[in-house]
Amino acid sequence: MRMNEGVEWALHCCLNLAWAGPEEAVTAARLAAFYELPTAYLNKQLQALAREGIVSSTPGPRGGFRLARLPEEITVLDVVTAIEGRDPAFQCTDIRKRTPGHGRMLGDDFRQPCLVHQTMSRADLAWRRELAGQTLADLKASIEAVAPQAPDRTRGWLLEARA
Amino acid sequence: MRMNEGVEWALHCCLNLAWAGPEEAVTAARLAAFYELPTAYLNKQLQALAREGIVSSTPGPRGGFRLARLPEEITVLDVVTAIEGRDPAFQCTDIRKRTPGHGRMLGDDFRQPCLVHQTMSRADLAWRRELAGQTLADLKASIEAVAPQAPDRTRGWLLEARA
DNA sequence: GAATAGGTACTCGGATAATGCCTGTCCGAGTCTAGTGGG
DNA sequence: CCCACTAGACTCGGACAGGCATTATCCGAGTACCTATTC
Repeated sequence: MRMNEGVEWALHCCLNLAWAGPEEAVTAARLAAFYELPTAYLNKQLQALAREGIVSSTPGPRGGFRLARLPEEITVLDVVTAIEGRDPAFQCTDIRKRTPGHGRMLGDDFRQPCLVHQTMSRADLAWRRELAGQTLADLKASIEAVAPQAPDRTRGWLLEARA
Repeated sequence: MRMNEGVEWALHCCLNLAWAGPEEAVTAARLAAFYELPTAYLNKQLQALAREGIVSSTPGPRGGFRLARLPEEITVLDVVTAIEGRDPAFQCTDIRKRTPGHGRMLGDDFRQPCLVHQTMSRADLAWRRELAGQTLADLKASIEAVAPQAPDRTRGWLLEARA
């Protein structure tokens, strides 16, 4: 079980977009150059964020991406699910129903949900709750506490190519 | 991010082994037949459980697998990590260190751990804590509460081929 | 009749292919800008 | 001098290959059991 690498990229890029501010759009190429990432592939991840309404994209010259909402309104879970999709990691195939020969021997009526499935779902829920409890603004503030120059310098570097 | 299918198999098989009892070993073929699973591949998963000391294997005639410990001493997390491995889902590649040109512009000293990484780790920890909080005995008891015949009938079916 | 040696069948165990998803790349549609020509 | 048109360049967007992990499979090593032979 390995999470997509794009999740890490997306989180860092969202932070950078937050620092860049909503006035100017930042191109995928510029964001990619910041971390030496493959441009086209990062663009793909940004498109996923756009589909989920986390960032907004504008085409053409002086186009690019910017945050579609305030950092306070974007949770880390939002970003993760935008990249990873909504499906939970554990997918119950209900193998208890595939009992040949002995049929429903177990006396288990299948209206009840699978208890293994329930256990895994609880864990998944705890994971999501933790991620949903932290917004981009929280993360941003934590970083600014240890690196006060980060906002200005990042914004400066991202927009320095602009007129 | 999709979890290995083998996790579901392993959990159900561990439950079945718990019902079979530690006296008689159950072969991989018999366990696979119970749910119509591919025998050889299930065997692979059982080997992973054996390596982690969750089940013990005995070769030869009348051989097979049995639980190596009491169900109270086996957590759901043990089974999951045996199949999935110990690595957390999110692997931080520390892309903040790959900032060409602008160097360590951010003023972030890299002795501090990456805060994105920390957030994801907290979520992973919450997930693990939830899974570690439930033992095979708990799960077994929950199922027996809704399906009282399950223990006897499962044990009977698994061992009926024996002398 | 009992014990032992050999053979046989059965089981796990690790090494070996096939499949599907993630990673990475490319080119086309749309849009804004800037330059140019005419009124 | 001002406006409109046109050409160009830039950006996102989705469609198209490559690599690696997961899925699936096979055959060999080892073990217990059963049988036959001998004392």
